[in-house]
Amino acid sequence: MGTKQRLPDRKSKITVREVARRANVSESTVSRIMRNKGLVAEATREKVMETVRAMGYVPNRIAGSLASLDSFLIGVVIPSLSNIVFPEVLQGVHAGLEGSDLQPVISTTDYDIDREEVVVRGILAWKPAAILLAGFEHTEATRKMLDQSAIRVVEMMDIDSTPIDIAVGMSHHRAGHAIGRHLIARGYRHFGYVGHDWTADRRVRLRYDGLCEALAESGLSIESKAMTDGASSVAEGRAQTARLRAQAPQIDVAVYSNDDMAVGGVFHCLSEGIRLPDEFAVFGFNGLDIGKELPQPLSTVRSNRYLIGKKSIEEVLASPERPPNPTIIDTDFEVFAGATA
Amino acid sequence: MGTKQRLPDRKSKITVREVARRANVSESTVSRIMRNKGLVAEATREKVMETVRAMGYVPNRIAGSLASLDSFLIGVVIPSLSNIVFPEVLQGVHAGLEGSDLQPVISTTDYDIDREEVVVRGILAWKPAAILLAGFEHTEATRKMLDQSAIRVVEMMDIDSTPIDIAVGMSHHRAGHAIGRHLIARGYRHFGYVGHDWTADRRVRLRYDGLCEALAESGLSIESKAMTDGASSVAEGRAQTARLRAQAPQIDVAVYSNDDMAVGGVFHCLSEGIRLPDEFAVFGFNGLDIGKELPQPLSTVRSNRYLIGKKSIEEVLASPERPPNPTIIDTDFEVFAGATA
DNA sequence: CTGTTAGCGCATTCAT
DNA sequence: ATGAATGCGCTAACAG
Repeated sequence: MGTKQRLPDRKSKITVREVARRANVSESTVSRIMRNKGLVAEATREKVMETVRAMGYVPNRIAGSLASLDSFLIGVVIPSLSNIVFPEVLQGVHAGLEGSDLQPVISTTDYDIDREEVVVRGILAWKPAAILLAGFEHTEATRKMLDQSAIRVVEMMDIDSTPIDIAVGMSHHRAGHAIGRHLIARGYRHFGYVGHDWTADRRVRLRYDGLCEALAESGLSIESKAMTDGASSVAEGRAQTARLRAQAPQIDVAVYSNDDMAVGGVFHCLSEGIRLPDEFAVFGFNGLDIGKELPQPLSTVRSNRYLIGKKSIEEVLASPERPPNPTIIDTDFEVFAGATA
Repeated sequence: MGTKQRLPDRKSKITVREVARRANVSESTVSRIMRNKGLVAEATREKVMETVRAMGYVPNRIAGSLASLDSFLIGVVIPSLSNIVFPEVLQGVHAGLEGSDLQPVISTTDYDIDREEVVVRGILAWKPAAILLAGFEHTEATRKMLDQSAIRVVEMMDIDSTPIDIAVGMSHHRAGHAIGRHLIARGYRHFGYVGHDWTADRRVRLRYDGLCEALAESGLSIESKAMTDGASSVAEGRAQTARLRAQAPQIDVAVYSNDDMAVGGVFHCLSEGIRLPDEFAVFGFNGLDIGKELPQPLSTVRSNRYLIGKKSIEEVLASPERPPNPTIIDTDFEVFAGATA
């Protein structure tokens, strides 16, 4: 650390003014240099950058943002961090933001649209460049705020409704339907369903409905259901699978509300020595990594959570102005046959 | 939505000034009301709040923050979002922030301290109230920035070094040692190690070193290792387990770099019909949910990621001033016997 | 290529 | 209990 300059004392916040004084230039010159904007003589730039480094100056974005009236924040509102799919969306968001000098501000709602309202208000107060939410269910007040904000609004995960501005995701209804057709084609006739609470997450219900429709088209139906009131988990998947098999032994395939639940089903079978998929078949949803590595790869539908996050950002960066008509971006899904169904 | 007032047009940003005009009060009165600070007549408050609602006014925090010179942001810098432990830390952070009207700004480093430097600079520019990072490894420039910022700095996960300001986490060295003693006590004598890249994550190495020391104290050692250069995953856990067993059949217990790898080991055994723990034993690290639900619960060490996030926030909220001496908060760990070792 | 002048939207004195 | 004035730190015209 060559030059033994006197360190700035801890409390004195260093501003453009101090830097400008020390470097014998004006504040705007320093500002221009810090933002690589406008013409500056190479000599001045070097001189200023040196004092910037020496003083450890970091421009205050709060002030910068206020002065320039543009934002460097992206609001992200997700239901939860405990369901692995949302961190995956966040990964995509981070990837999309790479190199853009925007920072994500993240909040969670616990699947509660009233909390979402509070959280959205809090985020909009930061005047973000755009806001990303999960799903289409919002309070009236939330809708009003989002609309008035006039910034780009992305509703992620789901494309089965009309978005406020942009929707990025897949059709869960079609996915459910595809699952039904796939399993019928494989010869299954006695369907069970193992699920978790779907009041908080509309997408779970959409998949279920799509599945039922596909079955109905072939004159079939869900013969038995085992559901928990709570959140999805491997433990609940195990427990509900046990219940389903006890209450409806004729079932030859169970469709699960998601992979967590389905992995629980697989574990139950492993523990009880039930042969998959001959004796009982398991079908999940999401395409989580864990499913791929089971002794037998889990049969499931792969959604593209990472892609959803990434595309969402790409879209808002591509056109910062809200167009007159809503945009829908389908990130699609893929039925993965696997070995458990 | 009762009162059919004319909606503000989308573009006109509503500021205190407009609200004040419409409500026939001064800007300061509006400001006071919005912040519930200072005395205001109940009548005025109601009158103003009504126009606030009608106009859909949301105070601009950027401006507020600049004017009051205090921050409402917390910076959080983590290595990645793909390793489930970090979202868990974030959950704790969110929980700790509950009710505090602070917002987290999150960035990831991909385990690269040069990227960390960039990211920290970006976050400090927002003048956050505090910043949370993972680990003790930072570039000199990062250290300098953190020091100069004079805000509270929390180094999370690890407490095996001296922190800049606060460290919240557990001793990974002690954990490794505890694993060794536990397994020796259970009668194991032929140790193997299955691991992943530890250059990027010092904590993996600390556990390994602790383990080796415990073994050495009993005249034992790691007889064989199977390691991948890449990140940890269930798939790599499977693959490396196969390798270990092929190259050193005498091994009776393998310690894994973490639960992801260990679950891979368990899956390998399930597929190959290897009896756990008699024929081969598996010991992980982290205490992930998935491990608990395996047909046989995974033997592991439980760390408290959620608690780490939560305590970190609690600590910085409790004392916003940086004390003269570093603080260390031990969130501890717990050896969980499980059924695979 | 560089400096000067005005705000950005709000919170904080201090008056009244 | 309310209002007027000042400035937070920076950027954006505009001069020169």
